[in-house]
Amino acid sequence: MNCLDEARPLGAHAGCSHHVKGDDCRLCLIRPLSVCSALEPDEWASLEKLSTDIRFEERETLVREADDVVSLYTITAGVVRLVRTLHDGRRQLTGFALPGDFLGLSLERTWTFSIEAITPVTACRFGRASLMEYVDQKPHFLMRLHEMATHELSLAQDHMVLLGRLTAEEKLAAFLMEIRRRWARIEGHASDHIPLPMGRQDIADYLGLTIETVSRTINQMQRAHQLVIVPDGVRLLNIGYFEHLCP
Amino acid sequence: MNCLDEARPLGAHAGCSHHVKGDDCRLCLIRPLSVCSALEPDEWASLEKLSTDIRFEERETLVREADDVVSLYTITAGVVRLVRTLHDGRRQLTGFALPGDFLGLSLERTWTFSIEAITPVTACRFGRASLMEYVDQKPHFLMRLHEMATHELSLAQDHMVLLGRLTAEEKLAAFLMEIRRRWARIEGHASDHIPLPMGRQDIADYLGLTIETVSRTINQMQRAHQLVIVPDGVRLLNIGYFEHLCP
DNA sequence: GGTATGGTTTGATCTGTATCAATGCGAGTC
DNA sequence: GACTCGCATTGATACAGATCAAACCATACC
Repeated sequence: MNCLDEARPLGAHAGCSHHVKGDDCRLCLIRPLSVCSALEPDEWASLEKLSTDIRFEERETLVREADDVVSLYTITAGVVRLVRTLHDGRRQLTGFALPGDFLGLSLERTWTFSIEAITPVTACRFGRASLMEYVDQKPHFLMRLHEMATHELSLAQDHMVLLGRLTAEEKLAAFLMEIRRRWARIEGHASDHIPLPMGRQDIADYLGLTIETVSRTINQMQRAHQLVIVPDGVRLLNIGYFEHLCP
Repeated sequence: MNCLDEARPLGAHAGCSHHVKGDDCRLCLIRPLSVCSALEPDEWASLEKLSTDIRFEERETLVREADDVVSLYTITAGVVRLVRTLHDGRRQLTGFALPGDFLGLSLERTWTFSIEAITPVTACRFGRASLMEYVDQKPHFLMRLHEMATHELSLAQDHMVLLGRLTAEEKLAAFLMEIRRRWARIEGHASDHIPLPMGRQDIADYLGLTIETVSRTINQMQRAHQLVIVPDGVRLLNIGYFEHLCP
């Protein structure tokens, strides 16, 4: 294999196979999952001219909260976290972006969150100005962006319910089922093996918990034989248990 | 005054003056705050043909979660709550909509939350199909919808931080400052008098707290001379205190 | 092999908020 | 004026999850 092995999110998972080779959209395996799915084959070429491949190392910051939006990104391999930080250091992750996810939906002037690479990441980068021009010419592309934005909004509301009303155990179950569903979409099939490239602290900051509570809850689930902790994530033993906890 | 006095959100507040009189967009005082601000005067007439005024009583349900989207609404007077309910009855409010707010940004097939009138409400109602057609013809209108949706998304992220990382006292302070800011935009000037047409339970369900904690926290603030509880809301005595608590 | 290093787990204890249970209080209504 | 009815407030107590502290365990590096 001559693709960027290090940029794979995890183990045998997506990433390598989805890497956009040599900026050629025709070879892009995450295209059907991405914003580009709104376009016709003859339009890929025009969009391709606006984009370049870019790579970020683990822990690298793609953009900082309040930065001017210069570029927008589609993640093609790896995982990033979207972070809001309070003055006193408290953090809330508003999401994780996986291969196929588009960052910069808002078309606004400045970023409202930081984006940080959890694993090595490859992305397809668009200049803001040129993409804005493209949007002006292709109303159906704008419609696709709008659909994606309102879908995000609906997911954000789901997450508000999680943060405001679920218990620690329910939060963890909902989180694992969410990540499972998202990997399934990328891989084309669901698996009980859930890779978790993010650390416990990231999970805690996503779920509004502390790292200790996340660790304790996952280990409780293991002791109750609902899952097994494996080096790169978890393996679910009893999907019914997790489904039952997702209200 | 011959306008719908009962439909005013509260006391001397907006609502009456913003009522859309006889379906005439030219007389609509909330237009500059609403989705219509994206349009030119000669376009108001074309949009007006798609819309009718409609009125809802206090406690009436405008739409139910999972209902098909038949109509979209701009609130012209009164206040509604956006509600997600879990199977076991736990509730999370994802927001309040005030005069000028548009409901149905997503253009999706079904609603992802219920909408319930907290006060008597008047709204400008659009048929989904006809508005979709309108959107197809006016890309700049779609752009305005998209901007509004991504702004909502940013506010949703703010609320995630609140739900996940703030204390009860900080949540209440942030809530009061949010409502203050939104009334200020509607009224054209900020006031220390914050009308709160929603009950304590609604505030609790918006902030991820219980009604008792909301009550206790507000009364603590009163005992600390930071605000006074008045019949229809609160009056802030020390804005600095509240600003300081908003991280 | 030894030993830093960064993250994870585990234990003991504390506390902010929930829960349970009255009580209070204003607006309607008879 | 008395009596609901639907909130809101207040008090006593419980507990989920936070906090503080230590041990554990890979991995990387000398």
